[in-house]
Amino acid sequence: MDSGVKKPGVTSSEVARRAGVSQSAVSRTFTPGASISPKTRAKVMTAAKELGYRPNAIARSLITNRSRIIAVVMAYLENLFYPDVLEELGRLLAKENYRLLLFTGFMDRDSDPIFDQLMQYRVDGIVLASTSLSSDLSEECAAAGIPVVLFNRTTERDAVSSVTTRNREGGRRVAEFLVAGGHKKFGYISGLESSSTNRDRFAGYKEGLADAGHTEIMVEVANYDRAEAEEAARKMLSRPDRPDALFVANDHMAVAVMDVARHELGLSVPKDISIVGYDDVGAARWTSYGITSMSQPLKRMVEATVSILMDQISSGEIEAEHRILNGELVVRTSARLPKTGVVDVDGRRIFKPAKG
Amino acid sequence: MDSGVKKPGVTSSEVARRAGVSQSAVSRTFTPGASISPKTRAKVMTAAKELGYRPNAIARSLITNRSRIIAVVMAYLENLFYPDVLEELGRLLAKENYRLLLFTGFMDRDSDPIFDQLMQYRVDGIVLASTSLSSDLSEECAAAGIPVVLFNRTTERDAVSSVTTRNREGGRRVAEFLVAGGHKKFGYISGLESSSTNRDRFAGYKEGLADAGHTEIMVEVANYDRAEAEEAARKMLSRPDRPDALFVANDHMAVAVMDVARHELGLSVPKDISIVGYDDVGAARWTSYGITSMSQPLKRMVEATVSILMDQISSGEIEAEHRILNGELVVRTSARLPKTGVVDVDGRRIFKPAKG
DNA sequence: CGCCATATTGCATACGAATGCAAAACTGTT
DNA sequence: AACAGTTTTGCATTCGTATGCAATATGGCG
Repeated sequence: MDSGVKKPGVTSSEVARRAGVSQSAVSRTFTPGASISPKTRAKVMTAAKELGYRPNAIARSLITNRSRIIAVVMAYLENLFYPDVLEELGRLLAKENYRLLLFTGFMDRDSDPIFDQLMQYRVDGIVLASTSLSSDLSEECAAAGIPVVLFNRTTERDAVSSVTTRNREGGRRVAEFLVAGGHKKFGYISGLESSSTNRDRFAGYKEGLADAGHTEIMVEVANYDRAEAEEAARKMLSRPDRPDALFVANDHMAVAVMDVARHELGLSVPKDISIVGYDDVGAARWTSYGITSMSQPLKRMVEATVSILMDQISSGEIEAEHRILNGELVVRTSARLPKTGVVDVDGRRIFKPAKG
Repeated sequence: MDSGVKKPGVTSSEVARRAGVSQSAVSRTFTPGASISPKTRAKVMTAAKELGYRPNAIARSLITNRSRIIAVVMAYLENLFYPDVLEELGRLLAKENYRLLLFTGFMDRDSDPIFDQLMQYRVDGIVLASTSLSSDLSEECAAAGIPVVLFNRTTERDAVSSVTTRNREGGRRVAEFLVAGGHKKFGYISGLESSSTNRDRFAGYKEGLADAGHTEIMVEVANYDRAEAEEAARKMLSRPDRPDALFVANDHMAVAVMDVARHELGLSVPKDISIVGYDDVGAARWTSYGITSMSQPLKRMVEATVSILMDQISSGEIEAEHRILNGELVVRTSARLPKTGVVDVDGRRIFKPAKG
């Protein structure tokens, strides 16, 4: 069966010689849909197996001008939302027979090296899932004619595709929920202020509160970072006039905030303060936290991302497409319950305010 | 400066024509250490910038027979240890001018497709950081002449390199700690039984307990999975003769166990039960959990991994190398403290039993 | 200024697979 | 059996870059 040691450098020509056919025949054997008779194919397959041959993807890329590689740029894996995304992306891309080239780590304004790499490897597509990324990069890539999808973020000029959820509506929903819970003083712990996601969530929150007549919001900025979130929580929650309702821009920070509230400041959640997060991810779901959170439909987001990429790659058309999905406010224990509006939907508790 | 739109297909020949030199000159300009005069280099650089040229890594790979790509195989990103590893790996590899091709998701016995991909892309090296991976894959890769490093795991036949920590000693240390804390009944929540890491930790634990005269250990298997860990905890901790000291094979599970113990079973940690984990990672450090845990020196582990790979790649020698690093028992609040042996080392509390 | 040693340069070819094209091998029909 | 129509095959070329080798330019020194 398997011949044990495999020499690394088996080429199609060697297989061809062994099978007594031309190199073209070998190539066609491994090219789906190519014109090849079953008989030759069988001969080639046998020879290939004996030699342990696998087509060289590099050489193939050179001539087809397709690398079958998708680059994924992701800055901050500490927030479990992103590893989850990564795993799902990997799965779907593999299904489409694409590989995933990962770029991670800090890439401040000096994003050019990354751009260089992307270009050098002639990746077929790019997923930018890094909220803290200069928006230049995306435009540069798009300008270079490579399909790009912004994941969980957009830019003003919508020249490049994106997949997001209705962050503005999400923020508003959170506001409605907290207002319905009878809270009086509202706070917000902000993510990166330059990120569209954060801006939208905050805008919606503000609108929702304003609609209910609340115009004052206590704000601290924590840039999606755990340590900064702790600091922000300390600052905001140790004030005598601290809020009794706090919206934190994502669950990753919300968890940190909750730790500080409970264990450093001795506050009871949700008795002394209600906390609502965003993403519905990771620790937020654990019983220790049970964070009430706007969900983002991760799987569908990734699905949309891959589908946009595949469309653009196969069509060659790079027309910006924006998929905007819906989330739900998943109700757990970190926030006081409103009298009405909380319903059970297949085992989960959701906040659905009555319309009008 | 930058010319706006960049055509994707700028080749070295085009640059050469524009600069009035040969294609070789262009190539040499972008090959560090190649023989090229400053004058020509300058001309080439100018032309290259004007055209937005970047060397085609694919074509380069074809001829140099080096892809400058390292494949990383990682099954389970939910355990934050691995995203952390991934991020650090990405950073170090980038520093060495290597790219990271990520393979993720379940890959049971049918690991061949992955192997195929690895071979097809002619990756220069492989990191296997998946505890749940058939050990065949590693040997196959090694047999194919590609440097492989097993991360946080080994195989019996040590034909392939590995980076681990002293899991056996770690398990033993945990035992000593719990014994010193005066516990009487011991439990173990196991990871994947086929993983070397789990076997070693358990073996050390057993030895350490045996040395103190404790030979009975209650065991449940949870395969490093959060849900299974919860189930295991329910089972073990609801028994009337439940242990008062519990070693959980990693922090990812320990956190789950703690949630169940506290919130489902109403146990107080560490009053009713002491819990010790492994990895010193993620939620284990948060105040809500404060899990006492054997640390794994992630950065140094990744460093060692990259260094082994680089050595083997540059030397062409693939001699298996095993780097085994030390961890420490980081003391927090999830386990009863022993009377002696806990010391403060730059801000952290460590358990260091007196020798002899 | 002439000569030799050294530094640069260009030419030609190689890497491994895909593919247009024409030749060759089949197929079925009369 | 001869023919047209259809598959299948092999040839030759191509992708974009690196590199050995020979040719050329440069520099130093007497």
